[in-house]
Amino acid sequence: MSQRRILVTSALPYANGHIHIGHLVEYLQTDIWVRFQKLRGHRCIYICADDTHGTAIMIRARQEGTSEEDLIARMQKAHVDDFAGFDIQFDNYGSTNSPENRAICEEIWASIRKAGLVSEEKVEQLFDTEVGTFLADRFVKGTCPKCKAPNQYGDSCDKCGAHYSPVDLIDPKSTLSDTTPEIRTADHLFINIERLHEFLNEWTRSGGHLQPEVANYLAGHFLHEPLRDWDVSRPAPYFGFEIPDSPGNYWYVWFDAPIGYIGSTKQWCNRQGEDFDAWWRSDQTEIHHFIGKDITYFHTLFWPAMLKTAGFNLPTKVHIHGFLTVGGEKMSKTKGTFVRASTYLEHLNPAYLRYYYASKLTARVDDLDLNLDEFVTKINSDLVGKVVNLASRAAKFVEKSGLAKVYPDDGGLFQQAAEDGQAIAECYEKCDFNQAMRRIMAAADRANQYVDQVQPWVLRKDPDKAAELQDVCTVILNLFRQIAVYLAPVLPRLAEQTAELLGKPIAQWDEAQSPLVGTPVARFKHMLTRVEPAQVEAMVAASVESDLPSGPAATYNDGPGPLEAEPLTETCSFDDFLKVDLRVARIVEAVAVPKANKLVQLTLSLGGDKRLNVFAGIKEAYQPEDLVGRLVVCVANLAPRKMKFGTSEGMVVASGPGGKDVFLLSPDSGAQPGQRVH
RNA sequence: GCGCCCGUAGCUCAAUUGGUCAGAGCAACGGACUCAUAAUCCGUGGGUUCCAGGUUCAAGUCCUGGCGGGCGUACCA
Repeated sequence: MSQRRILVTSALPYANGHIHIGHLVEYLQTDIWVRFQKLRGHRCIYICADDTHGTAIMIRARQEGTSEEDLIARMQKAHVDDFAGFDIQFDNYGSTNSPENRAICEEIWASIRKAGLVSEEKVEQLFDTEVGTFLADRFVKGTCPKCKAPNQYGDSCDKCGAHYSPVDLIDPKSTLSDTTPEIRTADHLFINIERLHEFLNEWTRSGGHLQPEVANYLAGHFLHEPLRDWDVSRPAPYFGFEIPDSPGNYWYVWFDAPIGYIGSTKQWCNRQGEDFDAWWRSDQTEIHHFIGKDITYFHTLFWPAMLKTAGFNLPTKVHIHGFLTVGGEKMSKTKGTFVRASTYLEHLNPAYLRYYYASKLTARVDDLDLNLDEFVTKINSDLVGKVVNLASRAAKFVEKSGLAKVYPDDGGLFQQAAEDGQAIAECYEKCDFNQAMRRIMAAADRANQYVDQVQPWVLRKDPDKAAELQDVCTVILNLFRQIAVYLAPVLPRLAEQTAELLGKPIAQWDEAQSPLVGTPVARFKHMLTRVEPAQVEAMVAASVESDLPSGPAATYNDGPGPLEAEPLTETCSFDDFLKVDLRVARIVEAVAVPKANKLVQLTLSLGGDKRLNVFAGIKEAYQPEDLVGRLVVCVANLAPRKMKFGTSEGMVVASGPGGKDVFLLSPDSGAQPGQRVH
């Protein structure tokens, strides 16, 4: 078997959100495939990065009162930690906001320019003057020009289904500021991808680059008519890379995101002293992308077109998977099935999910269902009951004697499993992990049948049969080890535990071809605990995000007193409300003002270096030392007021009549200083 | 309403892509065993492949129409 050179990527997670169990379908699928290739002895690297650019990042950074750079650095750390927790092992995890990526973007852009594929056209877009930004379609709401339904998004109406431009909306409002945006015209740059139509026809249908259903989809939906020009620029302000030959314009996030695969590779090459061209400009290197079906056309039309034009390697294969459903339904925050990676890890072992997904993944684009009851039974019955149990059934009988010197007759079981390694490898190779797991479990079934036949627990009772006992346990542990080898891409920790038990590392797929003999056996330790349904329930409960109060309202008997004491005031407009800039703040210092009856002097932090000096009338209700460190909500844009003891630069929000009855408002955990309260 | 996807045993999925394939795992039920994390082994039941037409020597597999579900708005794989 000649050594292949393989570069593998997963889609770059967007820096706007945390990793959840839906993302993990892809990263686990990819990680398993990469580990398999490495185990087979191929030269394989796994490249990924955070996708960091775009309007959404810019807006969120503003909302949090932080810089884009801080925001994406924080999210990258969170992403990296989540992936590590699931044993997802990247060779490099970069960022699209890196100098390497900028350089490659410029290089590819120059090639596209040189090929004469870029044109400039005027585009009318809505502009929010309050926030000072152009508005993507989903940031505009208004009345449908066709059916007059109110509150519709900028691209289409969900009442009548009409499609339109956001500039056609009646009474459009920016969802960011609720102000009326104005129409502004800007020059955008377009790539004339139609010029590569013939190439794409050929590429999508040949060479097994795409799954057949994907090739058909593209042919039927895009390639049957002329391809529309692709708008790849956005006018300032935009968080991204400015286009060198078009000042004031930035590359659209979907231009530089896939280039991030190359940029991240470049980073790895620089660090490792590797030859970059050997990875991205060599017909000896395979490029494999793993993506979800939602971003199919970016990776199967635009991306190959860019690579082709710039002279980089084309993808050898784009592996496309479906979405995750939980219990047959889309993930839901209110039902607690929208589970973050970090939440999962607080309750369950990552090996469970790695195996469960492996047992469900096929080479097709079908959605994958996580059935939580099945999750429990599958882990317990396959992994604990069948696989790990094998070691548990035999190891302690040979703790003292070790494995037999010569591999005994096992009726051909080892040989059968060794031969099956070829078929299992083929299943891994074509991403039919489901089939691979079935075959491996069949081997585990055969091994368990063998244990029942030879009955080591009977042999143990007869001292004359010690050699026979050692023989059958040698067989059982070797059959177990074969399974651990085959499962190593899915369960790397099990492979390590097996290595520890039998004193021989599992570094090669071929370790399953010859039995281990004459080696000592370590004291057996449990390798995997059973899943309790209660653990799963706890994870789901911890994931529930209810925006509605739970339980029937009738069970609460709150009296009318407070409302009567202070009746509701007249209605205020949303604009009026927006004038008040409420922020999450952390009390970093609190000192009782000696000469005042009620006042405590607080130093509030809004994150970074931003501090506010605030006098609050809460002396009778709180001890200053109890206040330090806690989060509160403050009015951050209140006009400063000179008081006897100094200037107060804001106000801490609290309820209650005063005196000893003052109750500071606290944000829920997770809130960060500087975040605006909306 | 429109568009796309899907509909095989209680559950999750197979069926070499029109040719003995109606199958597996889990669950259920009966029995065996007790080494093992109440794990394991043997056996049994269970489907008019959503419905109705059509094409064909032959249809879960292709076509048409119905019925049912999902997605299309998001945190987006």
